[in-house]
Amino acid sequence: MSCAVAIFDRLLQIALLIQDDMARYFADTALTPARTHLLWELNRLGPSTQQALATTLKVSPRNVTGLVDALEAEGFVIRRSHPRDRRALLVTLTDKGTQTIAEMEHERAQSASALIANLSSDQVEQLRQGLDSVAAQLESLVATADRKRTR
Amino acid sequence: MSCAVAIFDRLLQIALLIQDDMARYFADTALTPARTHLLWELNRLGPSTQQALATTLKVSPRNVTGLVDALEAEGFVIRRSHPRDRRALLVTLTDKGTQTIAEMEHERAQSASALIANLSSDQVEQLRQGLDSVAAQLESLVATADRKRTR
DNA sequence: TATTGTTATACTCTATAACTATA
DNA sequence: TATAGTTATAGAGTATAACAATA
Repeated sequence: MSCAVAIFDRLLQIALLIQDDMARYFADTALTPARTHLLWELNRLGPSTQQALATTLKVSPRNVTGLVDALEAEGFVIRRSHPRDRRALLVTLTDKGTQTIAEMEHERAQSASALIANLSSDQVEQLRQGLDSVAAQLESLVATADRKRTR
Repeated sequence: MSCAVAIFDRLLQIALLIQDDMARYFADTALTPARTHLLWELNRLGPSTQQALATTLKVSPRNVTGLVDALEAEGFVIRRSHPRDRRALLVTLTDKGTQTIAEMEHERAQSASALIANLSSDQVEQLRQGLDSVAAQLESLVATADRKRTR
């Protein structure tokens, strides 16, 4: 097997392991991966319309309705009416939601430092540069495929 | 944001991009990600019982029944009776299944070489070592969490 | 008694299409 | 006419529990 494929497969393996690790962050909450993702992006964006969330998460508006329904029922977010557009709703984190995200950010930081615990700062820098390059190449690969598909 | 968290988030981003890239491999087939995964593992294992597939994919036996139903309906696999255990079935790739996997392996090799196209062979070696270390750390992180959860 | 696979049931995540209220 | 969100419907992926056939 080529070295390139070995790196590709290793990245796949790491992707699965990261998912397993992150599942631990919300294991004790009523959250699921998709709901956690929405909560996370909502924290990053600030109060948002469901349209904006659908665009950010790259899912349908209908899907966002369901996710927000569940998050609202569990008290992580509330829907407020938009001050200037009476069609729209602003989804906003509650205190519980904000606190939950803060705990997850803390756990992510711990996982992240464990990740590189065995590497020298020089190796960490090399790794960061390598990953930057890989991400850039992958982005252009996927963008090219998208263009072909749209034609 | 710490350097460790930057690497963690970069790995997450790469995981998503790899998923997008791989979706392209079976875009023209009747396959979905879960069915493709089963097909891929089946190719790696050779003819297997559904129990073995459930264990490998870390999924319930009931789930495997559904995936194999769909793959059999589309002609990618067939169920054969097990020669020595009349309870069991051996799921086996058809010619169509084997050929589909071969094409996907070809595309993976192309993606993989594009991945590292901008790196020197020295940088590739550094990246490989960094990823090996990260994967090992992640595995022990997840294993520790599993032990705690089981207690 | 244990194991293999299936039927029954249910929940999450996702999509498209039709509809209402508002812009 | 277009946009924000919902109702209606459907399909994929997942799980547990009960059951039949076989080991």
